[in-house]
Amino acid sequence: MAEALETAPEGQTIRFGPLAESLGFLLRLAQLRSFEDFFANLADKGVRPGEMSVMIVIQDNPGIRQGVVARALDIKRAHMAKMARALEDEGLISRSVPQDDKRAMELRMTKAGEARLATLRPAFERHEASHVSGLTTAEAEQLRSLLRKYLNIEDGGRIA
Amino acid sequence: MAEALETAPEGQTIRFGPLAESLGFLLRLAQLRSFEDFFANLADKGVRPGEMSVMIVIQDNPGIRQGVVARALDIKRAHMAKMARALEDEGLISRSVPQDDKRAMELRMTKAGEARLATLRPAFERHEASHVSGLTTAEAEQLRSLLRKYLNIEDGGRIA
DNA sequence: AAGGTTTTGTCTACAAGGAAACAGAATTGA
DNA sequence: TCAATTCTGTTTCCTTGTAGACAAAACCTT
Repeated sequence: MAEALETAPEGQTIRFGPLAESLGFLLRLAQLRSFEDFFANLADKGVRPGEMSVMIVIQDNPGIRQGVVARALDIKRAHMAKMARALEDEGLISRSVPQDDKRAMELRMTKAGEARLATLRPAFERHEASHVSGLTTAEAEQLRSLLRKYLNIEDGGRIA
Repeated sequence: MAEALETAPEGQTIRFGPLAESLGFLLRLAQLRSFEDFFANLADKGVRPGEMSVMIVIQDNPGIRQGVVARALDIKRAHMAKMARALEDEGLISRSVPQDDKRAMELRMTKAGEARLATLRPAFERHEASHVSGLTTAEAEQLRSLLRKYLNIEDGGRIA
């Protein structure tokens, strides 16, 4: 099997030109690289990044409404509806209609969901540690901090 | 019309929990935010981020092969084939088979393509400037630099 | 009250991107 | 030389996410 990790064979270099200065472009590439690592570490667990993040948010905000999760994670409501139903069908979350607003859907983790999340946690931690291996610890934290500032997320982990 | 920019109404905060420390999560959110700004600034121009980046790479690497572009930009070959043909149909790029490898496809910008890119450039610059407005100039450059390091892209704009 | 507006979740298309298989060309190895 | 393997682009099918319209509920605003 040949070495397949080279973006270009031999010493060939590619000029990115203005792209190398484009934050959007760098973000897209970085996000793809990160997700690649995510799948490498926990694809066999049958979970995808979106589901993982939704479950985490529900766990940390019991009874949160479906649309609020969607807005927080930048998931379209239509897509959120499918995901929520799927997670419910898997028995990982429960959905209930609050009395004070019969349109809404309140989400909570089930026992099975909590257990599932606990199972995934180690692989998730491993992933988080592994894909920043090219950066020093300080650089990684600085990168996260700058992204939080860019996104207007307070360092405490809330949104303003 | 009501103010619709709030992620959560009133002072309600959302706990992101471990997500706020997850680089992959932050990258996804940042990428979405960035693309949103891209579309806000140049959607009416009828161009999408992927096409833009492909055209820029072709312009800066005339005669580059299709698959090399795909690998550099992390676009799947199947998708690249569609994009390349679409750009060719629009008359923005030309595709030619080199004599030394009849499988390959060499890509070059056409005059029309160059002109198109020149037209887009101002809006693109505006976008690049606008969506980092929450950061200082130094912070923005630091963020780009850290992302380049994460991606293993040399600051000169080439890939190692 | 009561009519109009907004919000919430959902449904039905649809578009974008990915996986897998393919054909032809190039390369390798006996 | 010639068969087996690898590479390149393409096609087809499928999954994922998006846009837009919808119904019901809540909220205004007279």
